[in-house]
Amino acid sequence: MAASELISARVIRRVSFYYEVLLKLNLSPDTYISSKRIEEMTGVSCNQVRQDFFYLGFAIGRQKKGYQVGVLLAELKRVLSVEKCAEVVVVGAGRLGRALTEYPLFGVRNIRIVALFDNDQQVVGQNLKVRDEIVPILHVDAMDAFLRTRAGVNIALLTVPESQAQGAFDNLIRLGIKGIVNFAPRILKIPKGNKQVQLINECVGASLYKIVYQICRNQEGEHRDE
Amino acid sequence: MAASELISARVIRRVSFYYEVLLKLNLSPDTYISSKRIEEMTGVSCNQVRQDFFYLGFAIGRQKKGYQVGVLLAELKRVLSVEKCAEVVVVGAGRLGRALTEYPLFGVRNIRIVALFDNDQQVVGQNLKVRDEIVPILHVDAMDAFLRTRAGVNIALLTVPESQAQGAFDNLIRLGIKGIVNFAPRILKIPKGNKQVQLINECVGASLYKIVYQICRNQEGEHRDE
DNA sequence: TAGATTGTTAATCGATTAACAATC
DNA sequence: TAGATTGTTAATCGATTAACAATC
Repeated sequence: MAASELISARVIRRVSFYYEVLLKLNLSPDTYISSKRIEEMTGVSCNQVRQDFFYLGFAIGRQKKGYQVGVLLAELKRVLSVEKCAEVVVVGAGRLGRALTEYPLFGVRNIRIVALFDNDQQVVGQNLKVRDEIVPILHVDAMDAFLRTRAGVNIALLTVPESQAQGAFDNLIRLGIKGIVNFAPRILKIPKGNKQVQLINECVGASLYKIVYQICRNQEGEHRDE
Repeated sequence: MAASELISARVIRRVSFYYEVLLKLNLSPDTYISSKRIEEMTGVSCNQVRQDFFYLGFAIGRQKKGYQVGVLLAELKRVLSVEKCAEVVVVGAGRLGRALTEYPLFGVRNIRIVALFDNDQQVVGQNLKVRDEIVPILHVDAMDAFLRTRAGVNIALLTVPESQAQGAFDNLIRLGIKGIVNFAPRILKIPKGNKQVQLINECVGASLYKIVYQICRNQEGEHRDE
């Protein structure tokens, strides 16, 4: 894999799986784990696992034994750039915003929520406690100043109500945020010509829609496996 | 498309996009909308849009005009099975569980959260108000009885802390739930041989991981478009 | 008419699966 | 050795994109 090549979202997601499952297993770094065993743990086929490792240029396996846990974790870590802490802000301190702030796997991945922003005076000034750190809820008007003192922060999670989504989004772009994950129930679009900003419209309900669809269909037609 | 054939998750997701965007536009049912215009609204290419409609057997377009909004909405609705209300329970009445309960697009899709369950006596007995409906928080021990009186409920959202995920999951399977979306930060697996239950392990952080990865990479290497 | 837009097919692209020689 | 498991290539599968005749 060329160094400058972007890994696809699919691969990233599987690598996350491997990494988190492996961490959770908490095996001694000098034990070995086979692709078959990784399949059992993650549900990703052993062929896919080996293909991924090959594609990522790992070449750290040993026939008959598998992959040394410590070495494998280091490689996965490198791919995910976990060593470097990624600092992120949350815009919208409602239930979803707070839930995300507390999401435990962000810690594992060295992602740190450094502040929440809201325009509701009722919540501004509160603090959230996340893994021994205090995360403040600030007023949106203070975001400009905040970001200027924290040049490393260039990613935002957007969790405002639908009615405020567009405005908050425009504001984030204006402030120079580079990456936005939009959890608001509205599809946002980057203004044409702007190549600086990355946007993902997250669909909280996508999985549920899929399940609902499958269950409904199965009830109508005859039952079939798989 | 054969009636018994399952539509892929990709298609379902795009169809959701079309449906929600179209609803939001709130056009008169007898106006027409072109695939090109749908591309502008959703970001899905007009080729993809037409391909989807073709695959789904719509055949409702008219050259030079496009698709009649009322007819198109009806077709999308049919595909998504939105006419029939899907009743769902939420297990875990924390921030994420409550945020999902209030998620506005579930209403659009005719998905109804009928109850939350928790084992914390502090929250049991509370009610959430969602779009004029009262949604109760009940004790997990009451779930068995609740589900027996509500045969139509066979889907659950799992939003408990990691430590309780496996237990709550096993319980849901025991109670005969057919579809589970797991938001807990642990990968769950359906016991081998069980073909009745559908499970999706939702990864709340997936999009953020992707953004973090892309932004980091872009900072390291030279800047490239796309 | 001329231009726009559909339905549909074919080409391309990318991702997954299968296979197997190498070898510990 | 024999069995297990890797790295790697080739085959398959599915999804997206491109193209274009049909036609309103």
